[in-house]
Amino acid sequence: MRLSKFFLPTLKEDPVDAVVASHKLMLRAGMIRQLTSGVYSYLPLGLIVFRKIEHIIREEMNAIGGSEFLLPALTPSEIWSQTGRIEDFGDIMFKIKNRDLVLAPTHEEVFTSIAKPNLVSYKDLPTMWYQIQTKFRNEARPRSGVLRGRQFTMKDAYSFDVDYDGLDISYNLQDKAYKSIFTRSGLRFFSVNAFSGAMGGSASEEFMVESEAGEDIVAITEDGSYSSNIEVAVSYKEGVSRRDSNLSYEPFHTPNVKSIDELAEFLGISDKSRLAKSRVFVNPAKDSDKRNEYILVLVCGDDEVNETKLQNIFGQNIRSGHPEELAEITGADAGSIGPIGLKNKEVKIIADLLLKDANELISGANKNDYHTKNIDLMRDVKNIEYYDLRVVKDGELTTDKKQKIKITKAIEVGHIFKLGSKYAEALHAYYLDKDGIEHPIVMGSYGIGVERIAASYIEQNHDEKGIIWGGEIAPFKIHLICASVANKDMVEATEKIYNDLFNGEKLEVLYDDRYEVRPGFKFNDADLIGIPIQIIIGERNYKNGNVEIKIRKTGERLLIPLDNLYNKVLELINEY
RNA sequence: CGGGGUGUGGCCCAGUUGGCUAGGGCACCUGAAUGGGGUUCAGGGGGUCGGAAGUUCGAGUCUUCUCAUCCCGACCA
Repeated sequence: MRLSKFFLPTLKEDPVDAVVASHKLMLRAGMIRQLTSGVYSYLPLGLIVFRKIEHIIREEMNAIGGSEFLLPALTPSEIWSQTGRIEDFGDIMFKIKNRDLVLAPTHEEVFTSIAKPNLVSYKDLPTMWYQIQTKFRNEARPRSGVLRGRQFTMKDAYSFDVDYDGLDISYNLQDKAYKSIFTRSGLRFFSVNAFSGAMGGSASEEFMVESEAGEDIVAITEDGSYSSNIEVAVSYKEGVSRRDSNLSYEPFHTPNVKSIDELAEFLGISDKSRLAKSRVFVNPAKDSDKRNEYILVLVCGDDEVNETKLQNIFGQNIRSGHPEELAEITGADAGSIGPIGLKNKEVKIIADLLLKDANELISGANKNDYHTKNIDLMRDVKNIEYYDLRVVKDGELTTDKKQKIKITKAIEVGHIFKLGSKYAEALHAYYLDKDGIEHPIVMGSYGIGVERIAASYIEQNHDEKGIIWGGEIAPFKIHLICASVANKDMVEATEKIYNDLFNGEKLEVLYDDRYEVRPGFKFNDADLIGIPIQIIIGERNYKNGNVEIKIRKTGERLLIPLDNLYNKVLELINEY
């Protein structure tokens, strides 16, 4: 490709609106332009990269027996009502004003509606369907360029099986394909256990790329033996011991003590594990004639309540109580709440496993500016239940005590999960088994963010000069530069190399044939857009029969005799 | 949705207590020189200062409203 004919608007300065490296570089390298918040135009260079990623995905999906579809983004509201997801999604869904249609944020409903009249016998199953298609989500806050947009490209796949054993097989095929896709895309990635409660599925795995630009928090170990989304992560930690005493609990005055830290300071102690932190949650009543369920959650003073774990226990609608509710339920404001002396006697009390049967605890007295000491959960709190409720912290050990856990940020590039029969039942997609008995189809759903792969790659592969492409997703393999345009012989020599040696497009050559652009400008553009191999033709070396090759990744410069150029380039292309 | 920031040629920005024809750098056009790490000189084009209303003799600057956009948080099947 001749640069003189290729639209590549590079920017010298960082656009002020971009914060993360991949966003800045995609803008500066002329890959994308923002149209409006969360919506991007894909320019030629960006499109080449996205297409290459799609090509890899397509190959890997086809390799596991996937059939490619292309479904519409415009969908009737009705099918979303049937599964109840028009309410579940709420504002996330873009709704068409002058027609009863919505822009699809995902495609379980549409795929299931195709499955319903067509997958009617056990003989039609299993099958795997996928598409690579534009998704629309009205994100409340788009951010970080294409990492979280309102319009983006997603590969979404769906498996249809007769039962859960079949689903396991389909799921494992996708898992394997995902690993190939991310490896071929050049990502350093890992997969984590993820939250799947709301979908009613039995398993869920997210594919993550460690990055400061990420929005997810994960717990991982150095050796990769454990990795989990913080939402569901568990660790080993010694529980709070039971002391051999039987002191009665009693309230005491703690003026202006609102937080655990203040309480520790007030008491002059550093170990906060016996200062039981209390938080009140509300599980809203499903029917208006029933009452809300109130839950008091106790964790150690130096721990935080993991709200996702709470959701797994009580359902997705659980929320923390409002200040007015707290006063009404407990009799005190946040900071003075505890398990003893609650105003509302029907509050369900649960505690983290670390507090199981612990005594000599201090917690709020449900009276402002008072706390209660010597609380014995076994003796004083009837019907208490224990669950794993805490957020795992950096530096803790895995449950087998063998590895240290690191808490880090990551970008989610893919998510696979076992759906089960939720959609099949809602849309009545049933098949008949050998005995003529009807069963709902068992489904799995598998997503990959195409642009997120590109952005994640750039997050992991860039330097102060620009992007460092490599492997299969590099937009071009070779960047050919004539550094001495004033010398006609050099221009001719470069043309000859482009046309004859590399046969034009065959080897994916980007040829900077711009006549009026000075060499320094070309070199900087080359480093910015980051094609792996730069070939520089200039008087200095050419008169000795040599051309220069610069490896973008290492910065290494090689002088290669012209007659050996082709072979050397082939060799380097395989390496970088 | 809550909090904070920013809107001035294509891009990055300056613009004093309200005051004359709104500036600079980059980019762009013309000419000349230059030609291996974002050249130099000369000339030139391009701006309803996000929008609306208001205060004032006078508004880029002050007030109110509004729109857009970015960041933090909440949210994210």
